[in-house]
Amino acid sequence: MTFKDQVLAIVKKIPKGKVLTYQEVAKRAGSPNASRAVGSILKKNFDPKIPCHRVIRSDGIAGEYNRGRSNKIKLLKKEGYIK
DNA sequence: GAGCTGACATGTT
DNA sequence: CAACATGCCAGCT
Repeated sequence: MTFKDQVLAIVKKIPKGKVLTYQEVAKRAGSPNASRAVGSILKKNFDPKIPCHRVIRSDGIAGEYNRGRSNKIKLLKKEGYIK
């Protein structure tokens, strides 16, 4: 099980109505400061089980889901996860 | 095996 | 307060 798999597993396990920051995911994966690695991994492992839009930055802003933020981010905003 | 790239974070200017 | 520059870690070529 590599860091990559850990990250993927963690993101996949994000329950509904919950979001994690890149730092949180990286932290759980075993590297608290591997925020960049987390994004890079999600990018290459684009699984439908991986809700990238549920993984946000420390700022509370969603990252770039699929090289361009999806409208789903807008839903997250409505949910109250993003400012 | 080494180097480059990247969907970020934090600090400083 | 906003923008720029540097550093971090892992993956890919």
